[in-house]
Amino acid sequence: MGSVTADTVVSEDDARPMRADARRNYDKLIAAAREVFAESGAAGSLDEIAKRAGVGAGTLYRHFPTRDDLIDALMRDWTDRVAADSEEAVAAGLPPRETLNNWFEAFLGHITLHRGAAAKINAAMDDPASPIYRKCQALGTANDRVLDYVRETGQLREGVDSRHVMRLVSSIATLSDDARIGAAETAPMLGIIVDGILVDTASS
Amino acid sequence: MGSVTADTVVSEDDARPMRADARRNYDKLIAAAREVFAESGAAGSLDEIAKRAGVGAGTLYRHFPTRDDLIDALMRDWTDRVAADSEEAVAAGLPPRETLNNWFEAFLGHITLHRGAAAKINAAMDDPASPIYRKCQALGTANDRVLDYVRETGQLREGVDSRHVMRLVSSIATLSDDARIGAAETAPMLGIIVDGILVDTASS
DNA sequence: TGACTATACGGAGACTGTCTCCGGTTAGCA
DNA sequence: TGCTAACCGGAGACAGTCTCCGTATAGTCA
Repeated sequence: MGSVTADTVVSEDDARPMRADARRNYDKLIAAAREVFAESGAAGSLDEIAKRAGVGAGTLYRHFPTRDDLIDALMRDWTDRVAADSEEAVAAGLPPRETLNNWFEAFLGHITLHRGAAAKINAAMDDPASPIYRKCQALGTANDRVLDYVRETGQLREGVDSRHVMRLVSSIATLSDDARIGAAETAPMLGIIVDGILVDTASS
Repeated sequence: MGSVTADTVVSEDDARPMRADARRNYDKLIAAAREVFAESGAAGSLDEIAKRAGVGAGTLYRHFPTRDDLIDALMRDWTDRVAADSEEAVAAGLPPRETLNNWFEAFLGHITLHRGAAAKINAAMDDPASPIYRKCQALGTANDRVLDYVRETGQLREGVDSRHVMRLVSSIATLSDDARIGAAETAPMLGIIVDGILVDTASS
């Protein structure tokens, strides 16, 4: 894995200034976590991350009380990218079927950050206490945007709920990295969902 | 959980007679595993199972080298029940939509034996080395049966593959027990899949 | 019935991972 | 320069997995 754009991760909303040494360690931990998660998936050893960052385990757990807090920190700019992709899918002005295909493909890409990430995001979707919960809401908003676009074309099937669609695609993502399945297998599955979402007039 | 029909689990294909003490411990382990898995899901502690069965850890690991071997043993009559349900769904002679709804519901029930079982089965689907692999094939056969029935009615959408349908339903099952979602949420998701599978003539 | 041996038993303990606690250190400020 | 709140680190408690090997015994044969 190449250098992963050492973004200095400015604290997001709680603007309490961090002591210099704390910030230094925070950044080292983020970098190490990127490495370890990329290698071993989202279940990688936390102690290993601490070791690789050159800090003690205590330091890691102080900064990130739970594994989800760490993953959350790794996803800083993730919501922006997700939103951008959904806007792009809509702006392209393509027919519903193509739009959905493009969007779902992007969706799959985002949700499979590392091995195990999809399952993590999926689980956080219904757990407001999870640090990742907000990311899921962003994903939901993005998905709504695309489905609203499709609805305007009049080709969205009656009664289709964005939330269920999101869940379906997420669970395909989870399956795909649990079972090491590639796009060759997921594409037809997404196809079934697209057919389940769109009315059949002018089905290609 | 009531007494779970203390089936004496006659060894399946390898008919080598088991020593009496070994059989005794085998049965105790199965019973203990049923208990522990029911309480803690498929990730329950193996040592706890051994302890509860009143045997050493070594005994457990000799009988069941991996966790999957144990789960496999717990699923002895599972394939029969799955096959029976698929035959029933077909024999009822209902319209495709109802048939699929009934079958998928049964499918979901079978695959969620305990918490975590769905994920386990899902993962085994592509791992011929797993002891659970054969069970997955049985599930596939049953699903084929139902889809063939639907195909005969002429309402199966062109290009729909039984395998992908099975994967979709399985991943909904995994999601449903990962995220503690009930039928109220899974039903609409299954609905989307049914719509994606059937052609729209005479859609209800 | 009394050996004999293949088979099975069990639990100590090595190993891995999570997470906490607290004595020691240091950045930032007056 | 000195003070203190904030931070550091790693030993170690805890939990789970899995193996190894000395001990026990079921089943058999004379």
